[in-house]
Amino acid sequence: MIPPSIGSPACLPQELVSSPVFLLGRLGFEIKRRAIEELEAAGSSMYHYSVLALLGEGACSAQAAIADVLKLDRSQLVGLLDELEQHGFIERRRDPSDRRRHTVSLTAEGRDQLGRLRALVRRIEDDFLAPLDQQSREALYGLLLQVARHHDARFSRPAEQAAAVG
Amino acid sequence: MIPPSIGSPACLPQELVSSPVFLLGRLGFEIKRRAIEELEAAGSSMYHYSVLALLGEGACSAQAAIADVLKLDRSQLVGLLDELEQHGFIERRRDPSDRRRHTVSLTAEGRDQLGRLRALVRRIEDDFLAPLDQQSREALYGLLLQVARHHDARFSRPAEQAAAVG
DNA sequence: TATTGTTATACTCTATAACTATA
DNA sequence: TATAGTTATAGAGTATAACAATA
Repeated sequence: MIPPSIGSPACLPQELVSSPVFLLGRLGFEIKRRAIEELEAAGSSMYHYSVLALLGEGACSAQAAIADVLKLDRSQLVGLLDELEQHGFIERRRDPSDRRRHTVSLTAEGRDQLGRLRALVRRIEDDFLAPLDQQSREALYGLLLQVARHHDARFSRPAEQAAAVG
Repeated sequence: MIPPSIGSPACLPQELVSSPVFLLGRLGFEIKRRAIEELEAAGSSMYHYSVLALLGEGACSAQAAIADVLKLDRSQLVGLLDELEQHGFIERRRDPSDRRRHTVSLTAEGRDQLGRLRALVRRIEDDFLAPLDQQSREALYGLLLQVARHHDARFSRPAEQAAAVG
């Protein structure tokens, strides 16, 4: 009783499937969704991971700087740092030279947590890129990085321009 | 007076930059943001474009089917179709064989609008992928499609498996 | 007056749940 | 009773604005 033109179509419109933009948007959304889901199940979040990763490289410490690099709102960062501090992963201390500022630093436990989250994210990544072999993954990464650098200078590595990928 | 360890760091943590997942998430978000922004400035939206593109290929007509393919909520689709109908881009008619259903179809004006939006999206795409030459774009597209197909069967083309990319 | 971190508020999406009319 | 479309409601997430302490 179902006419062929009605009913659930088999696939997405070819016009959208053939668009790199549409594909990129969908995949970006999906990988983000997965990461959020799995990190939340582990009692953490992508935001936590980003902040810990940043502090792990010792790049910056003032809250405003952290917010700028990660493109977060300062007021949003406050809540994140509260949570990380409650778990004992970071410390906030007043900067003696400018008492308005808070110096944020990673604790030993924070470093451990960073290691756990890093492993988890690597696994998520590995699952997501499952259909690609190592060579294809590197090719994909290289192409994405070219595009990212073109739009956002912060993706450029200042010194080690020719370092290995993974 | 600014100590070197404070202040705004030059770039993102290497750990995040070297992660395909992070990169994919960022780029997907950014391209989506641009598309939303530019289509909105043109009085339309990515949702409108998706619906028109789907109808343009004549694949389906019942609202529930449209919602399923585009992964939209049925209640969300109602508002979108309202807008498209107000602009005269689509028509809703009751299906005589099942008066609960609405048969949605593209008008001549809708087809014109689809053409305009298609051109706009192509331009956005072209700008976004500017740093890549044609060969790199095709390589990127191929890799993204492999991943997309692995996670969502609707990205598979039923017949023309070996068709051209762009 | 300007800036840092903070708190409070408003707004936009989206997801869920109820409602109607048909089957 | 179940389903298609619709409407109404609630929640999460995010952006904006006000605030207190310090420069």
